[in-house]
Amino acid sequence: MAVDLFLERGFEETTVEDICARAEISRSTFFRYFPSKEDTLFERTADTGRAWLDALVARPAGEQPWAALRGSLDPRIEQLAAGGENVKRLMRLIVATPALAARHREKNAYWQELLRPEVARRLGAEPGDTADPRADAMIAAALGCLDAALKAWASSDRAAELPVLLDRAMSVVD
Amino acid sequence: MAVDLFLERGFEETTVEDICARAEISRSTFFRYFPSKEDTLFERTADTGRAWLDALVARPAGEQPWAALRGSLDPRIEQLAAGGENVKRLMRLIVATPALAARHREKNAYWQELLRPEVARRLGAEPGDTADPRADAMIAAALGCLDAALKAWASSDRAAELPVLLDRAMSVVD
DNA sequence: TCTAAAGTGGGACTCAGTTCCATATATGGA
DNA sequence: TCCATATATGGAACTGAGTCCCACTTTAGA
Repeated sequence: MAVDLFLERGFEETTVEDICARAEISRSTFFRYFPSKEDTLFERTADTGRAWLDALVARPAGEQPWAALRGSLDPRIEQLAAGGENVKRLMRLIVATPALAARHREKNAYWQELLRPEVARRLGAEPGDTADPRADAMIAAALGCLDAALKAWASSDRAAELPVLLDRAMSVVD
Repeated sequence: MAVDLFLERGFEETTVEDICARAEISRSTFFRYFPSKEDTLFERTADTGRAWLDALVARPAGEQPWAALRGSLDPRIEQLAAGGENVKRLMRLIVATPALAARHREKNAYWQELLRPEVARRLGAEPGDTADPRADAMIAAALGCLDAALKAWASSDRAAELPVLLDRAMSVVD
């Protein structure tokens, strides 16, 4: 819906009123459904985050934390890869649009908070120890690798498959 | 100047007009000097990025890329640590304010672009190969570690010193 | 002292997002 | 079937950030 407009004319060039016109709803109704224009593209953030956390919790207890994170990302990148060219187009739009890139990073920050307790546990950190940067660091690193892999995947015609790119990205730092 | 107002009443609660009133300038003049309200706090982004890049370029040629990045961050964390309590307060404001946190991450994204060529070179990547995610991944990981260390440093009264925290953060992933 | 350029301010404008209130449309019970 | 009560929708006015354009003033250089 709104995505089509964004891809046609660009995100900044599309006003909320344009979206409302196409969807045949009022501005009031729009802002009842979406907290902001950006959020039309980031609806499933919470669900996806929870699914990722579930996947991480399900990893073997003895597995190294970094390997567990890598493993927990398999469902996510499969889901993205299944989206094919549509997901790539969306990715490129996000990368090219400052406001959307910002919202994307905010999503990552949210996921970081969500995963922190489980990663901290796997690292053997004191629960609630705000002075221990390790869990945050490891999740942020993993997210950085994921984003780097996604960007390479989306912005290159002849890029490798997503799992290969993610392995390449994550191996550089381990 | 504007920082004081933000620390007093909060960022969202301070309007550009408030800042103009205190600085005794007009809105026009304000927006001639700062592209946005957020940017009153992120003036030296380009300079700091360039200094970081210089520090990285100055690292020994044979050094491992990850170690070179760690070493190149020494001047930066020294500078931040020298700021002491003022920097911590600012850090906490940024972390607690979504719009400022977003601007902070945007700064990181800018630095990532700035460092990419040099890191790619040190990784032996093909110049301009957008399908190689390694440089982006490594820089994003380093920035994630830096932010985790900064957050731990700023938000805990009895936190260790910044270099120790950064080492702890970066070692978790290497 | 004159002149050009740079700095400053005023004011109108667009658009996102908020708030409050009025109206319509379901839904469930008597 | 009818009524009462949510719940969804729309309208309208408002705030605040950011843009644009034009007028005025200050500064600097010849």
